[in-house]
Parts: sequence; C-alpha cells; structure tokens
Amino acid sequence: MAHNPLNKGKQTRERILDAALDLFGSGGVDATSLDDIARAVGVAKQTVLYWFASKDELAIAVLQRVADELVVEIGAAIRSAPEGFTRIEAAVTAVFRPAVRRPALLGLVRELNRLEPELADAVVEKVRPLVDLAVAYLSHEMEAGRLRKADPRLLLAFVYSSVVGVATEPVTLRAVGWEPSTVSLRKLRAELLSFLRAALEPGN
Amino acid sequence: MAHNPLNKGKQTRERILDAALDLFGSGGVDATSLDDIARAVGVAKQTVLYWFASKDELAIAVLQRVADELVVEIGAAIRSAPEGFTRIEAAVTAVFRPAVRRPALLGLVRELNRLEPELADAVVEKVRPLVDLAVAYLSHEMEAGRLRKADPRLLLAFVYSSVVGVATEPVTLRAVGWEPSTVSLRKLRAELLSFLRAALEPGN
DNA sequence: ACATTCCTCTACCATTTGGTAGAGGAGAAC
DNA sequence: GTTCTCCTCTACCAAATGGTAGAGGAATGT
Repeated sequence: MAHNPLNKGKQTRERILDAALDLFGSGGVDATSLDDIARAVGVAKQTVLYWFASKDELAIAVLQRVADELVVEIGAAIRSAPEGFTRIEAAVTAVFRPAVRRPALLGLVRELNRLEPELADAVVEKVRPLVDLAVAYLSHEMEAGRLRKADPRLLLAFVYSSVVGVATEPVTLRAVGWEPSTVSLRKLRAELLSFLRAALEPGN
Repeated sequence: MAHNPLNKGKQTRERILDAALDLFGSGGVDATSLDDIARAVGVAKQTVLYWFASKDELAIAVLQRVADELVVEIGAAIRSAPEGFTRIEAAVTAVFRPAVRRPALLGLVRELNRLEPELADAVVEKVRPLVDLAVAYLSHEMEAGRLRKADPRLLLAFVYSSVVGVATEPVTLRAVGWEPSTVSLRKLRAELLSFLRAALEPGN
C-alpha cells in the first residue's frame, strides 16, 4: 500500500477524537489530561497537539462531532416516525439509544456547561434546527388537540433533563435504589414513556 | 470580648465551607483550586489546609453540609404539606427554592458523580431516609388510587433530574430558547407542576 | 514570667499540566 | 539523489496544583 498521508492522518485524528470522546464524556474535560488521551490512543502527547492546536480545540471538535451525530440520528428518528405519540416515542428512543450504546456521549453534552459560552454557542446553534422542528411539531399537535397544551420548549427541557440525568448520574440513581443494567434501562425507558404519555394525553 | 479560639476558628471554618460551596458548586470541584477558595475567603491557602486536611476532605465536608441542609429543608416541606397532590407540590417547591436562592447548591449535587464512589456513598446514605419516605408516600397514594400507578423510585429520579437539570444547565436551556430570570423560573416551576399533575392524575 | 494551645502565616516542594522547539523518519515529486 | 511535505517523536519548560515544614502571634492557664 502506497503511502497515503491523508489517510494515515485521518486515522490518527479519528482515533484521537474517539478516545477523547470517551474520556471527556466519562470523566469530564477538566479531569482528562492530554497525556491520558495520548496513552489511550497509543501515541505521544505531542501527536495529539499536532492534530489539535490546543486542548480547547480538541474539546470543541469532539463536541461538534457528537452534536452532529446526535442531531442526525435523532432527526432521522423524528422524521421517520408517523404522527401522534409514536413520534415522541421515536424521539425518546432515539435519545436513549446512544445512552445505552455509549454513555459517554450524553455525559459529554453536560460538559457544554463548563465551556466558555462562546464555544458552547457554536454547538447550541447546531442543535437549534432540531429543537425548532420539535417545537413546531409539538405546538402543532397541541393546537390540534392531540396533545395537552403546555410550553413545548420547557417540555423539551424536561424530557432532555430526565434522559440525560438518568443516563449520566449513577450516584443519584443509586440513591433511589436503582442499579444500571441493560434490562433495567429498558424498563426505565418504558417508564418514562408511559409517564410522558400520561402527561401529554389531552385533558379529559 | 475575650479571645475565644473555638469561636474564631469556627468563623474561619464556616467561611471556608461557605466559599467552597459556591466555588465547587458553580465551577466544579476539579476546576476550583485551594488558592481560589483561600482568595475568596481572604486567608492563605495553608489556613484552608489547617481546617481541612486535604481538598478531598473539604469537598466531603461541603457535600455533607449541603446534603444535611437540603434533607432538612425538603423533609420539612414534605412533612408539613397535607395529603394529595399538594404534598408533591410542596416537595417540588422545596427543591426549587434553593435552586433560585443559591444555584450552586444543586450544582454541587452533580459533583457527587465525580467523586470516588465510597465518598459519594456517605452522602447518599444521608438522603436515603428522605427517599424512602417519599417512596412510601407515593406507593401509598398509588395503592389508594389517588395517583396513577408507576414506579415511585423512577418517578423520583425523573423529577429530580428535571429540576436539577434545568437549574444547572444554562446552556441546554438556551438551546431551547430560555433565558433564566426570577419570573421565568416561576413559570418553569408552574409548568413542571402542571406537567406532573397531568402525569400523575389517576387513569380515567 | 513561662509554657501551652490555637490559629494563621511565609517558604518551599514534587508532581502534573498544557504547550513549545525542533529532530528525524518515510514516502512523493522532481 | 535531493528536496519537500506529512507525521510522530524526544526533550524541555513555565505555570499551577495539592501538600509539607515550621515560624510566630495572641490569648490563656499556672
């Protein structure tokens, strides 16, 4: 195989992003040193700094990537589901999937709040279209009387907080006597959905 | 006033705890150095280390204190409220109060997840009686048909996540187009309560 | 007056951190 | 073969961090 700098570079770069995602997401950006990342990838710290000029830049790159991934995934789920509550079900399931497959993904979202606001804003902008889509849908359904009337934006915030909260706060869940496992996670999702369904049924 | 070492000491100690609470809670334990805390209090770093043998010990002391305070406050609110949904209302309001008065309080709770598990467990133990009380109450109401049947522990987790989430994640809230203010916080609470009420009304 | 206890300080240290400088290997272009 | 670009490395550094050692001030007890 001929030398292919772009390919080779891309591999290293991708592997760095990948490892950084897991480490940043599980331990937090602050608690993760460049050395940690380099060790995980199997390169020298300076190789990391070759690909990303600074730790901040790396953190942003990771966040952008996560945001893109989540937006695409969740967006597709929302768009593909039919009307009615099944659509909400699809959205929640789509948020749960990464939480199960790779808990660090959602943990990383939390890190946004620790970044400088300007940096975080760039990521927020990526998510906005999806938020607007969801808000428009919820408003529409509420208008039509198929969902109980409520502030759709705050509704989103509640659901987001619930999912990300239970996905990223093992200590809290232990406090209410919950042990994480695949099967209990499924139960958690079912419970949240039935909770949401009850809350969103139009008033009787 | 005669020299009173205990008193003097207590003052310094309290002031350190107080400053540490705010700094740990708003910026995170990792991101807060002992120098930061000392500067905020107006003493030398070594004075901090005189009162608390290590940073870990200080963090634990702060967490214990917060846990105690919240448990007392929320416990009183729960116990004082009459039966029915008003009791839940009282509990949510009691959780919102510190969130408004001192956002760092709830931010600090999040830090639990970053501590070593053994340390976090000690705090979790403090909260357990309160959790058990709430679970017992919810179960009882559900049995009696006054609340929709659901897993009371997960219900608690959802509510907790929602409140702490919206209280500690400004970036997320900005993503859904929300700006924090006293008046909008009140609206947030009202919205969450009506959401909860709808979700918990017994099935029709 | 003297020793003691309590409290806060200055001075210092080892480690870790993010980051810089620059060497050198390997293929590609000429 | 020489040169250039791409990539990863070793060596180093300044700053910050948690923590130690120990001096010294101030009130109290004797």
